[in-house]
Amino acid sequence: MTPPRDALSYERVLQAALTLADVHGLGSLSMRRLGSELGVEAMSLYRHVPNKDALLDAMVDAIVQTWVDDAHPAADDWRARLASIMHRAHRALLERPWAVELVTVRPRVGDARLRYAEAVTTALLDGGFTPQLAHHGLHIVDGTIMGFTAQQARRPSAEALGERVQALYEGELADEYPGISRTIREHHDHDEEYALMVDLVIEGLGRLREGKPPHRSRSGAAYALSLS
Amino acid sequence: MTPPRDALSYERVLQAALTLADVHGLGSLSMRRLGSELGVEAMSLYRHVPNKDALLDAMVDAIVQTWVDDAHPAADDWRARLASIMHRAHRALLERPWAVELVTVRPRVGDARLRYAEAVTTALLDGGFTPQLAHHGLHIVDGTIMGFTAQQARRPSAEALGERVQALYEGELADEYPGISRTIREHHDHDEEYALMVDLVIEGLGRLREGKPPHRSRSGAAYALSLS
DNA sequence: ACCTGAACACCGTTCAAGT
DNA sequence: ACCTGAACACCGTTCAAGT
Repeated sequence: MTPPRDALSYERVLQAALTLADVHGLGSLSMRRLGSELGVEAMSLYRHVPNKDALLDAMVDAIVQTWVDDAHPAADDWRARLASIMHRAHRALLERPWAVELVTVRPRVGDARLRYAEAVTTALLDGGFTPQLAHHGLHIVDGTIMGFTAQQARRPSAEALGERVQALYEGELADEYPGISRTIREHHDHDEEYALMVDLVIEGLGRLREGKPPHRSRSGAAYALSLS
Repeated sequence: MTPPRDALSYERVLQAALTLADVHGLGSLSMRRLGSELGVEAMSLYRHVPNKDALLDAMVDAIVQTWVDDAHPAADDWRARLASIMHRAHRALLERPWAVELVTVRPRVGDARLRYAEAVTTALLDGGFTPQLAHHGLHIVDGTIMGFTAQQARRPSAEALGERVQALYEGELADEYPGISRTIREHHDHDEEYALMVDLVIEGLGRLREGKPPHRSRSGAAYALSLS
């Protein structure tokens, strides 16, 4: 069980942290546990990592790395490039559901994350977006990836959702929540639904690019004024 | 400093937890600290709350409550209703940045969250969406709110972002990250940008409703196949 | 010079002992 | 019957004492 203790290194610490999170969840990633997983006392880790926070940041960057690496034909049009990145990110995050929390919440931006932002931004600029719109576009793409994936990753075993949701599935509470009751049993394909969202966003970006801003309903302006 | 210890109740514990998080951040919300804030030993809290997890869930629901309460004219068309909910949620979350983490990550669905989901779903059903599309629509709206707001709430003080981003702002690293360097200084209005995203999503939903699915570029299908 | 045990200041939660 | 101090099994991190 206890692996050889030779050649402890930054890389080995990071890898051990990733697999520990993969196997036992982010909750059981403690410096002490991580140390014992490597056959070492906890404090030895501080030789290779400044502290736990830095380790978590490194884990985030290791995951984001896969969103952008290799095989990005810059010749493709911006739609295909964005779709590729968005689907890669989605897949990578769903494979490591514990990572969603980290990526969503941690503010520190590592190299891989910069490269990801750069890939999205240049795809938009190459596609003829103004710098202004490319900037918005990056945030729109980023928010979409995180928000949608977080939602799908969050959706856990049925029992963790609580009895209320359970009851809804059984068809109870139809009086209190008629809308949800009608829709909750709809077919559920995560990949299909995400693809829908990706295409919706890309089409929206395309319209913005052509100078057709989305119809400003009484949404933004009206509510910004009436609530602030 | 120590408030009167009379009449400790579930409501008082919950309120104290919310203000503690507001004032000192989610990180300093511990049962012990919360107890001392109420002039009580930590274990006394367990009279009113089963455990810390349940308390966090209750905090989430207390926040989501404001997204949907009062003043939702069901007479309005679905676009206005969705825009209203999305902007309320955005505002509520930006006022309590620490809440984003909780709402994004916690899977347990409380009553307020059910009412929010119900409001979104019925707005879509009333607007003529099929149950199938209404279901997708709820997820699209939910993902948009969380993803976009998380991104804006995450963006912290400049120094927390690390020197790399700092350098980018200064115009350095233009060779390595030309795209970001060109766009990073763009004007930044969180409300305006969110309103753009909200309108983009609502317009996209409108097109879905009219049976015009977004143009399936080689995005979803192609990458789903080539990567799995 | 390098490493690490013990220690510090915390956690959430249990439970037996007290009133 | 109710309440709570001490205790348990953990944390991340420091640092002085050891080799």
